[in-house]
Amino acid sequence: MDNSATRDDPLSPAVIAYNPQAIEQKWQRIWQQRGTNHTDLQRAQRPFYALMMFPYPSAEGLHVGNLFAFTGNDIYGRFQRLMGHNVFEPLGYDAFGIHSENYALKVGVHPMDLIPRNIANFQRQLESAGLMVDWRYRLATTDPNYYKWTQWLFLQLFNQGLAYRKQAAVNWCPDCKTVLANEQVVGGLCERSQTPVEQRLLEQWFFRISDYAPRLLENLDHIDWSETTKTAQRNWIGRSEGAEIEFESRKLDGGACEIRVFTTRPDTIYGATYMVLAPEHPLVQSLTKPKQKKEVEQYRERTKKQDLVARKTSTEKTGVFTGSYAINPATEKEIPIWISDYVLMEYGTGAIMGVPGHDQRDFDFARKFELPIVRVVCGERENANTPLSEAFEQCEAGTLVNSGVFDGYEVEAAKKAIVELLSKAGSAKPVVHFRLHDWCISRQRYWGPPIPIIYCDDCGVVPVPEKDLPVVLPFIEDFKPDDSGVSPLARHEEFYRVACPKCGKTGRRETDVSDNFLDNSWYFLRYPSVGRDDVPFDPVVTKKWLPVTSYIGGNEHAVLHLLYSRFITMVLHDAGRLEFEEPFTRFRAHGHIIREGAKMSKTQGNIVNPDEYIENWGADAFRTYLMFLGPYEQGGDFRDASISGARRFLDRLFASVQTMSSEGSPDQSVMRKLHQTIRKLSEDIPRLSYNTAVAAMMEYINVVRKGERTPQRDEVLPLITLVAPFAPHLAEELWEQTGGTGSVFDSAWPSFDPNLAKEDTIELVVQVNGKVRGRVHVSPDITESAALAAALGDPVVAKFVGGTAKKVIFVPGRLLNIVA
RNA sequence: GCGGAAGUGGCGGAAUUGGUAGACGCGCUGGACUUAGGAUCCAGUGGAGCAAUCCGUGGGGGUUCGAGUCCCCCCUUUCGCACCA
Repeated sequence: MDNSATRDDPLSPAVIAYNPQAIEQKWQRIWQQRGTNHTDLQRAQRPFYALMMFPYPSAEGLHVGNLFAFTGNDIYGRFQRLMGHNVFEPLGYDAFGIHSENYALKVGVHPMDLIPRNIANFQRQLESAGLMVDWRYRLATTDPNYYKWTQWLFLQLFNQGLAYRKQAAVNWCPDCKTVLANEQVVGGLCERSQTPVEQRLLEQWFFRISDYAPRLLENLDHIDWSETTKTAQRNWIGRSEGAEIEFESRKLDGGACEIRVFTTRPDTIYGATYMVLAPEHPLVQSLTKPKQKKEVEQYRERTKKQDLVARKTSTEKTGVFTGSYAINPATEKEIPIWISDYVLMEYGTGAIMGVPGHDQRDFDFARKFELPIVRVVCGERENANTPLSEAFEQCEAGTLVNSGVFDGYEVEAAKKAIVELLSKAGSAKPVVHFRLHDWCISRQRYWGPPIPIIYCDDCGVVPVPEKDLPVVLPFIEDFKPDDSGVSPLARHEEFYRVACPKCGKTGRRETDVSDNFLDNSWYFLRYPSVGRDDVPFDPVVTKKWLPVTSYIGGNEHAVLHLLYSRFITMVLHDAGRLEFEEPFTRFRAHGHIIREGAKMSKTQGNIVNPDEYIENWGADAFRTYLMFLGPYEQGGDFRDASISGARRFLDRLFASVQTMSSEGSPDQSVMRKLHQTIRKLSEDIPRLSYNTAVAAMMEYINVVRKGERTPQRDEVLPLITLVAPFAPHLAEELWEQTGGTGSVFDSAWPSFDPNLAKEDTIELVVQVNGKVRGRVHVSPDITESAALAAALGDPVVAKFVGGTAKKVIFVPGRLLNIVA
């Protein structure tokens, strides 16, 4: 892709060819020598923290999707720098986790060898992309200097009572004899061996994120985030307002007991014809009659073994009767108590009232087991006896029927009235439930930070003292999980045998490692303090630089990473360690790149390796193309054939600078277009509308060169700064060639003059009955009557109007519509 | 099933509050320069029609002087979550 056209043709307008490879190498070297990308964190006057989600350093190397994401952030950061901010744009590596570990297992290389190799490769690729990253603050989550503080973070939660242990199910592959992550379970089968996956109960560490659910939800109203991301978080947190209602029952031993159910539809209680408990509900044993015992036991065994995924994908209802009954507090009738796996122990109270008339799942269950179905709500078209062929779930304009004293109540009023009545009897109370579960951070794996806990026979659970951190992850050859069901570290006595910090007797270290999401839940706090070994984050520098001014990343992290980061920030805020409780002031989700209509995947062989494109077209052209191929927040379609357009644009810009004249004076209409372009970019870049920003620059360069005219210096120079965020190397080169001093990024974004941008004549569209019939060139300030006169002067317009106009709609500066 | 996003030329995509549909780019057609062109430059390029003109933003209704944009119904694609009571 050399510009051989201009090679040795003296008549060619461009005498010197644009050689991106040479220019890019030159400026990357200069940037490094001069520290152009360094941010003085201490002295900065107008701090602007432009954060991008850091990559997982895969063995395949940098993905074009990574580069798309980073370039978008880089443009934003560089623009903010030109706007006078001190921009800090750090980048690092999220290098722990199952992803790396699985890959290491697959290729038979130890992660401790593999990861540094991958990081080196990423580093090379990222540097070639021309990002404005201050590499002095690079971090890797696998660095003991980093995960020391990840462990410290765990201890903070532990000390605040926000970390606790409980039994929880994990996916277990009986063939591979190992714990599987959810991503490794596909359709209920082990991804590798295709064996049905089972559940196993293990003691695991949890964080009480559910305590923070109300706050995590409420704060969403006050942060400037992509709406799509906020919606995803709201759904994930899943607030439901409803009531807990007690149903009386009798245990086998004759003792009374209350079963609490959660419902969002207390208005339908008269239609509750049965009750269902989760199979693992603690009351099941004491409620099961001897006759049903065998069947119940078998059912419980079966659902226990069944893996989580298969259980969730099947909609066919199963269940067994316990033999016991409960009293519906509204109807005072006995209703049978069943158990079924469609009721989840983790949500609500683990028990429901079955209202088959108004819940489709209950309806399916009642149909299958021939339980009575009663209508208690009807809409405008139904009455109390309208038969139900499916559950009637509609609430709006719903009226209660078959509901005793509540007949005729509207649904919403009935909800309130029924809960009120029952609560007087002490058998109901309004409650809010969240679907957000506590965060399980234990991993029975090797490639993560060991959880800093020691178990002592005498002292119990003892946190590792802060001075003993980090608990270093040892190098072990046999890092593969095995049939013991515990972490590989549990096979290494030299690791887990340790003196109890309290009493000194022999204790045993926790051998699980922590979740990868814990590593990346706080990395943005660390960047400005990289290099500080005495604190996780320095209070002074943190106060200055955080919360993050702008965060850009993929929406696949909308619920996990972004929610956990918010949670951790709140915890640290509550502990008095941070002044703010929301980590990211502004967040924007970028889109994803597909290739020629298809998702990029290794199996399809359509993965784009940025290296060859950067080599062929130059990083600047590649960056510009990536930003041009579609709206940044939506992603787009990567097509090889289209890169040439971006490159041609840069070629023309380069050529314009080589051939521009400083003798003549700039053309007024070109200068008008220039100011319109400045305005367009100043508006487009902050809202990440990069594709239209590039289009505007292309349009401008076409105007500058229209009909082979010689560009004037004043027409071209501002474009160098405008293009700088997109094509930083080329901009620096042209800046230098045209006599600029220092870096173009230490200059100022061109200012836009509204007077210069204003057109002196506009094309006014003339419509007759809403259809375009003509155009007149008039002053932008023309009055309605003058515009009408001008319009009627057009014979075509006059012809369509015929007689006189009935009505005229005039939109100043835009159009005139004559209704005839 | 629930939730999100999206359907516009041959293709990627523009159209910020309802106001010229198709900016910009790719591709394509013709031309210039050239030993050559897969370089560069110029002109053209939604469809139909000689033309006047008509038709055109997934489909069907509606509101409006005017709808890609707003409202109702439907279809398709795609990404999350999936028995959350």
